[in-house]
Amino acid sequence: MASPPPKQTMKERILETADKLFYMQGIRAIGVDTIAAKIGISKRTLYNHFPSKDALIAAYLERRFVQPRASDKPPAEQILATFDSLERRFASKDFRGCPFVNAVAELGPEDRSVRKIAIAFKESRRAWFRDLLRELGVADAEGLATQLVLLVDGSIAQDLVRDDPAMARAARQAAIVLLAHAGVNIDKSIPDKPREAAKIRQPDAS
Amino acid sequence: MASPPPKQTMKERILETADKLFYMQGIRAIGVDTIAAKIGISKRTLYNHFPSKDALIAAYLERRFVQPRASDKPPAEQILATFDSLERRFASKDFRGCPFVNAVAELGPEDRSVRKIAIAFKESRRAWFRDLLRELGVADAEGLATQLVLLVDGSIAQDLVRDDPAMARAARQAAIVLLAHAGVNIDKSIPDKPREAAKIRQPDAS
DNA sequence: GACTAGTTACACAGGTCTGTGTAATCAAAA
DNA sequence: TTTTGATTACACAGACCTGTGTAACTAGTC
Repeated sequence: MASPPPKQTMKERILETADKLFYMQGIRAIGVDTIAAKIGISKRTLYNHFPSKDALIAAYLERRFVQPRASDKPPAEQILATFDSLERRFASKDFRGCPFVNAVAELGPEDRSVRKIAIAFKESRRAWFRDLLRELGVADAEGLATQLVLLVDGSIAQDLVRDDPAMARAARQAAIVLLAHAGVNIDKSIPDKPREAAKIRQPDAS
Repeated sequence: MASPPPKQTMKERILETADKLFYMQGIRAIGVDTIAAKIGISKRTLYNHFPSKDALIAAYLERRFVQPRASDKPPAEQILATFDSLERRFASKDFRGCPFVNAVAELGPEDRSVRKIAIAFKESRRAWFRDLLRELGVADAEGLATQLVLLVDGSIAQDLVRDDPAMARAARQAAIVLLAHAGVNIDKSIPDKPREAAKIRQPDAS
C-alpha cells in the first residue's frame, strides 16, 4: 500500500488521495480518517498539513481548477474537440460529473468559498470558448460561448445520471448547428464523423 | 408552528416537510430528527410511516416526479415556454437545481434506487420534447429532443452555481436556433422578446 | 365504559464524524 | 552527539446520526 518512491511532498500525497476519494464517493461521504488510512499516515499528520476538512476541500477544488492549455489548432477544431474529449471521459468508469457542480450540489450554494471557486471555474471555461469564437469573428461571441457551456454542462449532468457517452455526441451536433448559424465555417477536414445518428441508450429496464 | 388545519394525512405532512428540507439543504445534511422537529411530531411517528430514511428519500423523489400536464397550446410554444418557466424558477430564491441530479451527485450513482428514478425522470422529459417535435414533423425528433434536454440541464447546472436567470434565456435562444435548423417555423406570434442580448452576470467580485 | 389505533416522551444502543492532546519514535541536520 | 522537526499511535471529547424499545397518553369507535 505504501508507495515505495514517495518523491512527492506529503501535502501532495494527501491532496491526490483526497481528490480520488472526494470525487469518486462524495465530499460528505468521505471522512478524514478514511483519507489518512488510504495513504497509510496518521490523522494527526493530515491535520498538520491542513487545518480543517474545509481547508482540504478548498484545496481539492483549487487543484481541480486547471486552465485549458493553449493550442495551435484552429479554433473551431478546438471547440469541437472539447466534445470529443467529453465523450472519451464519459466512457471512462472514473468519470462522475463535474466536481464543482457536485460540490455545490452537495455542500449547498450557501457555502461561499466552494461556490466562489465553482463560479470561477465555470466562467473560465466560458471565457475560453468566447476567446476562440472571437478569433473566428463571431459577432455575439459572449452569447454563443454561454450557449456552448450550457451544452457542456448539460451533457455532463445527463451523463452523470444516464452514464451515456452519446450525450457528448448530441452536444457536439448541437454545437455544430449553433456554430454554423453564427457563420462559422466548419472545416470539412474535421470529419463530422458520420457515426450512427446519436442513438441514445434506453433507460435500464433492470 | 403547528398548522391549525392539518387536513392532510400525516404521511403527506411528513413528505412535504422532508421535501422542503431535503431539497433546500441536501439529503445528507438533514437528519430525521430535524424533519420530525420541524413538523412538531416525534421521531417515532415518522418511523411509523416510513421504515427508514432511505424509504423517505425514495418517496421524496417519487413525489417530485410529476409528469408535465398536457396542453392545447401549439407544440413550438410549449417547448419554448419550458425555458420561460425555467427563467422564472431561476429567479426564485427557492430554486436549488434539479433534485434528481442533486440526489445522484450527493448519494452517488452507485445508489441504484435513486439513480433509477433520476433516469426515469430525465427520460420522461426527453420523451415529452420528442413527442412535441414529432407533432411538428421534425425528422430526427429523438436527436433534437436530446439536444433540448441538454440545454435544460445545462442551464440548471449553470444557474445552480451562478444563480443567474440569464442562463435560461441563453438556453432559449439556442433552442430557437436548433428548432429553426430542424425546419420548425417559430410562430411570429411568439415574441422573441427582443430583450437586451442575454447579458450574463459577471462573477461576484466579493 | 371499553377497546383500538395512533401518537408522544424519552432513553438508549451503536455507529459515524471532526478535531485535539500527549508522549513516544525516527531521521536528518548541526 | 545533540537538537530539531515531522511523524506515529492512541485515546478522547463532543457532536451528530439512524433506528429501536417502552410505557403512557389521547382520540375516536363500538
